[in-house]
Amino acid sequence: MENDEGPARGDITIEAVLAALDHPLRLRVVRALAATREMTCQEILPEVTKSTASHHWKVLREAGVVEQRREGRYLYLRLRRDDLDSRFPGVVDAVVLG
Amino acid sequence: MENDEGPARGDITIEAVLAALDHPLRLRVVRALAATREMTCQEILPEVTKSTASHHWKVLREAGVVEQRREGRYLYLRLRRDDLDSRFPGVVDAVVLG
DNA sequence: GTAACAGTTCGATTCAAGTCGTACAATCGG
DNA sequence: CCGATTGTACGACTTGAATCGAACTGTTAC
Repeated sequence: MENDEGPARGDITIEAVLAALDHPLRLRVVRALAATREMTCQEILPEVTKSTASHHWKVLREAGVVEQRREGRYLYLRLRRDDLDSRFPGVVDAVVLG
Repeated sequence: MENDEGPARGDITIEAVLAALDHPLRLRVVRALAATREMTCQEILPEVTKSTASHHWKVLREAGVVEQRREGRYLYLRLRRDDLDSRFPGVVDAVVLG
């Protein structure tokens, strides 16, 4: 199936990344993922409903900020740090170090 | 009077910067200011009304992205590149080159 | 002084984004 | 197979940001 893994490295735009990061919950997701290698969805945003969380995964995925790996019924999220650092050096660090 | 020049370097937050940059017009302002030293307000956004433009200056100013210098009745805007580069290295470059 | 100009502020409107609930698809466990 | 669980898709509601017009302040020019 569609490894719907978002844009290729070269197609990541700064506009989409900025829009994706301009939200407190998504910012928390990125910071959490920067600290851990991988995380399942519900580990990160326990306070919102599934549909809301899913919406935020989608925004982050389509912006090229995260990628996902499916294992059974669980979904593991990972920060696309190499791609982001290669395309927009310093941006992830700025967000993580805050 | 009120040199209402926005936050001091150390008080600039990445959240406010991201929010300020997450808008097509403000992004254009930053890119234009990065290319030129200074610009008057209307040089940058001729297509919107004064009140709309003023709103965007305010967002950029309060986020610490730009500073302004008054000369008579004209307002000159300048990108706070040193402050931003010092606090969040790479972010301005990502936006400008992006 | 007065008229013109630059920018801010306020209120009202419009519109996109976030949120949730429900229904659905897919997977695992019995 | 059947029920429980994980995540998605869709529609509806709500909230906040963007936009504009009008009124106001301050400055320049005559």
